[in-house]
Amino acid sequence: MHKIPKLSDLRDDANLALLIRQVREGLMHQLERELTAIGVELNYSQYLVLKLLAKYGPQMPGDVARCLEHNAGAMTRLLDRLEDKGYVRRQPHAEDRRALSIDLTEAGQALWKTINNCSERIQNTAVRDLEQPERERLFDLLKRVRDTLEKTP
Amino acid sequence: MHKIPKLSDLRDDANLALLIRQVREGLMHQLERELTAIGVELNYSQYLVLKLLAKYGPQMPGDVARCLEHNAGAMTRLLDRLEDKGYVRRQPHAEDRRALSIDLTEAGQALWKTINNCSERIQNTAVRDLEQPERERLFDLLKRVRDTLEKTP
DNA sequence: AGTATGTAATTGCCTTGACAACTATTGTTA
DNA sequence: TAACAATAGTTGTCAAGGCAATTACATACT
Repeated sequence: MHKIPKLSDLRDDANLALLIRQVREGLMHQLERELTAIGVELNYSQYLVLKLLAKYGPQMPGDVARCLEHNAGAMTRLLDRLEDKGYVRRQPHAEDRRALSIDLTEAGQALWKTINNCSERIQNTAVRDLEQPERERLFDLLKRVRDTLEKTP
Repeated sequence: MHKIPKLSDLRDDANLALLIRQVREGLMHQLERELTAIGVELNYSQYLVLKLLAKYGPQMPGDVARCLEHNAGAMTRLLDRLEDKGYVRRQPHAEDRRALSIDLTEAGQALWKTINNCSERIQNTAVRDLEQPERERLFDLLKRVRDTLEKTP
């Protein structure tokens, strides 16, 4: 008769994918908690879209999708929801009649003022226990891993 | 009249969440590509469950779920699929009649022999451009970020 | 023992997001 | 310029996975 080992408290810390997943979950959870705490109903992706529009001005959905590593179909529906909430507006694109130009409405800009530093705060929380040079190293290492994976196929 | 900046090739590399997402996507994509290449129909999570069972022996679904940072309901359905494919078996747990003991079938063990080094290979690919000490640093930094986020609430 | 509380797995419901098919427009090439 | 390919956005369909409610069993408390 053989004893089943207790797995519960075991952690496979040599597994990069798992580690990544845990960090991701942590970041998303934290941001969404913070947003709901101040009464804002946005998920991570929606937040990032607003951030992008606030930072870089009006954009085409496809570009936003690519930038956020998102599928185009997903972006359509994400924008539907942001539009429903009144934070975002679809407008015809000046130079390409297939395309759209998405921009923030007044409500969107107002909202942004109140949530503008959320993700920075979360990110700072996440790296709270790292020294500044360690933070830079983390980013550098992650970038290199990403780039390696990207050009692998 | 103001020019809309070209976003397409722009990369917000200061965004931890985005970077994490890109790495995650890369890892998952790579693994699933490799699996389908050898004719195995498994997604990342299913793969990890098999790995866990192969490595640590029979386990309770709940423990597997916790270990893989998964929801219990999701685990139920994930196991349904693995059971459909015949890789895994649910058996009554010896000491707790609420619980189950999941173990690999013969087919599951045979499969594992053929895919056993997949995730290691992917992971090695991912960190291919890092020196050994850099790899260790990456893991260390990620673990610390995860732990920080975990005890933040 | 008897009740309350906790835990294991399952299920229904829902959201997110991927993929592929489709339409409309643009760009390219013969 | 006519045909063809590429691109922008939308839509249907689907799988993954989270959450809450439920059922069955286990543990703790008194």
